[in-house]
Amino acid sequence: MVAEVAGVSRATVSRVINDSPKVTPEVIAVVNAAIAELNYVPNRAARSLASRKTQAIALIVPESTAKVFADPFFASVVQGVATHLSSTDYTLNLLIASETDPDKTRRYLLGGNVDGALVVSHHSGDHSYTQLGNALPIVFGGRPLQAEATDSYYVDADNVHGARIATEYLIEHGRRRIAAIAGPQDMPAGIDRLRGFREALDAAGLTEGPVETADFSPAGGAEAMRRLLATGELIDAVLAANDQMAAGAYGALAEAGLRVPHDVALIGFDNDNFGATLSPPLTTVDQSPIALGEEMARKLVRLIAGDPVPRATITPTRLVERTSV
Amino acid sequence: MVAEVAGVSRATVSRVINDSPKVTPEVIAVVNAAIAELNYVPNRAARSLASRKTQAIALIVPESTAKVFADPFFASVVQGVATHLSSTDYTLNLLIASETDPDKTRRYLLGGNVDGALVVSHHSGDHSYTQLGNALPIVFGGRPLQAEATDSYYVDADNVHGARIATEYLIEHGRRRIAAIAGPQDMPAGIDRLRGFREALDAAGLTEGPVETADFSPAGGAEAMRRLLATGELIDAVLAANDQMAAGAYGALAEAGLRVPHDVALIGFDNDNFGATLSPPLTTVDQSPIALGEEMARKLVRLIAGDPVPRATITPTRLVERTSV
DNA sequence: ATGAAAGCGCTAACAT
DNA sequence: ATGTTAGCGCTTTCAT
Repeated sequence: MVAEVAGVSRATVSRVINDSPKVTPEVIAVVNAAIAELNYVPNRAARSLASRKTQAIALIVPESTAKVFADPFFASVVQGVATHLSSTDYTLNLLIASETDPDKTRRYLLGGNVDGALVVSHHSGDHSYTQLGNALPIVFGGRPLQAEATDSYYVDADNVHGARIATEYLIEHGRRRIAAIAGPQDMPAGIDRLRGFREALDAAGLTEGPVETADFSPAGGAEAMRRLLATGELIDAVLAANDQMAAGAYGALAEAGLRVPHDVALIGFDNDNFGATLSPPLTTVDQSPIALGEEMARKLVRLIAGDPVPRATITPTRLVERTSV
Repeated sequence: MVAEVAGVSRATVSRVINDSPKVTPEVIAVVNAAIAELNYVPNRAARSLASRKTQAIALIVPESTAKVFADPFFASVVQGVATHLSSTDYTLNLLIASETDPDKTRRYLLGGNVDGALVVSHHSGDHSYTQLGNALPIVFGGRPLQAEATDSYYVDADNVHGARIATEYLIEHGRRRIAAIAGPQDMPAGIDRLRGFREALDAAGLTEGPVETADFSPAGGAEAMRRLLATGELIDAVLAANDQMAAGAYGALAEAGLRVPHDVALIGFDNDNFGATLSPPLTTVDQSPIALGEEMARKLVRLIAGDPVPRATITPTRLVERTSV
C-alpha cells in the first residue's frame, strides 16, 4: 500500500489523509507523492467502519412531495443541496420516504447510514421526523408547523415578506380590490404567504378581497380563480401563492374573457422559469430555492461538525417585475 | 449481539440477514425474533467492507445539466430512479459532476464507492463516461451520440416515433405548411425529434416548412418562433421539440397577433405539467420520464447482478391531445 | 512526530 | 445446516 512506497507507517498515511495537524511537512509531501503515484483512493467503507462516521447525509423527500416533484421548487432545492455538498466530501443519499412504510426511513436514518439528514417538504405534518432530531442532526426545509417542533433546525424563505411586498406592489399600482389564491392552510408556505398578503392590506387600510385556497397545482389554481370570479365581487388584482396556481389562473381568466393585466393584475410566487414565458410574463416573487438548498446543506454540515448554528435561517425573497401587473 | 440472544453463531445470523437458502426455518424464526427484539440494524459500512459490495448506486448529473434542472424532465427521471430504488436495498447517491474537475467524479466512481452508476444528461458529449463502462456497470439516460459508444447500456424515449405521430396528427388535422422548432442538433433528443418530424412529412408527401433550432429553453423557443415568422413563409402549424420551447413560441405568436390554434397549430414534446395550463392547453407528446428513470434503475440493478440485459431499452411515447391544434 | 497493535461489525471460506 | 476462523482497509489509542 501507500505506506510502503512512502516509507512510513499506515498510521501516518492515515494522518496525512485526514490532515492531522501533527505531521512533518516533508512527510506529508512524501506521502502525497506516493498517493498520487499509486492513484490511491481510500476505501470509504473501511474509513467509516473505523471512524464511525459515514460522511454521508440523507435528503429525505416524502412520497407525497415526490409526486409534486414536477414542481421546479423541489428540483432546485435538491440542486442547491447537491451543489453545496459537492464542495465538501459528504455524499448525498436521496431517498423517497414511503408513507406506507415510514419505519423504513426511520430505520435507515437510525441505522447509522448517514451522519445527518435533510428533510424537504411542503407538508407541515412531515415534521414527524422532528423526534429524530435528537438521534441525529436534521435540518428541515420550511419552518415547522407544530409549536412543539420549535427545537428543530430549519431554513425557510421569507414568505411573509415576499407576499407582503407583492401585495404592496399591487397597491402601488393602483389596485384596490385585491383577491388571493392562497395555498393550503396546513402548510407553512400557504399560511405565511396569506399572512403577508393580509399584513400589506391592513397596513394600507384596504379591505381584503375574496380568498380561495387551492393545492399549489395549476388545476387547483384555475379552479380557485373560477370560484373567485363566481363570488361576483369586483376584483382588479389577484395574488397567487405560487406560480403554478397563477398559471392556472391565467387560463381561468382567459375563459372568462378577462385580460391580464388590464382587467385584473396577477402576481405569482416562486419565480418558476416558465413564468417568463406566459403572456403576459408573470410578475412574481423569487425565493431562490437553490440558495435555500445550499443553506440547508451548509447548516447541516456545521451541525454535524458540532459548530453552533441558529435554529432558524431565513432566506430573502424579492419581487421580480414583469408585465402581469 | 443478536447471535447470543438467538443462541446461534454470528455466521448464522449473517446468513439469515442475507437470506441464504440453507438455514432451517426454525432458526430463521429465532434469529428474526432476536433481531426484532434488539431492534438490530446491520451496519452498512461493515457489510460492504466485508462483502466488497456497497449496495449504493450513483446518479450523475453533469453540471451543465443541473443548470437546466428546472426542466421538469430531469426532476422526473430522478424521481423514477429514486422510486424504483426504494423497492430494492440500494441507496442512491446523487452527484453533480463538476465539469471543471471531471476527475473528481471519476475518482468517486472508480474509488469503489458505488456498485454502478446512472448518467442522465441531454448532452451527447457526456458519454465521456462511456469509457468507465468497463470499470463498473453504467446505464445512460438518452442514447449515445457517438458511434463508438454503441457498447454502452442506455434507455431512451422513442423520440422519433413521438415526433412522427405528432406531425401526423398535425397533418390529419389539415395542416400543410408545417414548421419546426428543433432542439440542438448535437443532442440525440434534438436530432431524433427532427428526424421523426421529417419522416412524417416525407411519408405524407409534404414539403417541409422552415426549421429553426433552439436550446430547449423558453427564451430560445420564443426567439426561434420569431425567426420562423420572419422568414415570411406561410406557416399553419409548428412542432416544437419540447414544451419549454413551445411555451416560448406561444409568447412570440401572441406578439405577432397570431392565434393558437386558429392561425397556427402548436404541438410540444415532453408533457411538462404546465402545458395544461397554457391557453389554449398545449397538445404534446408524453415520454414519461418517470418510467424512463425507473427503467434505468431496473436495468442497472440487473446489470450489477450480472443478469443479461439488452444494450438499449426504448420507452414509448404517446400523444396527449389538448386544444392547441 | 511517528509507529505498533488493536479493533470497527460484518461476510466468507473452510470445517464439521 | 451450522460453527470457526480470518480478514475486509481503514482509524485510533497507546507507546515511544
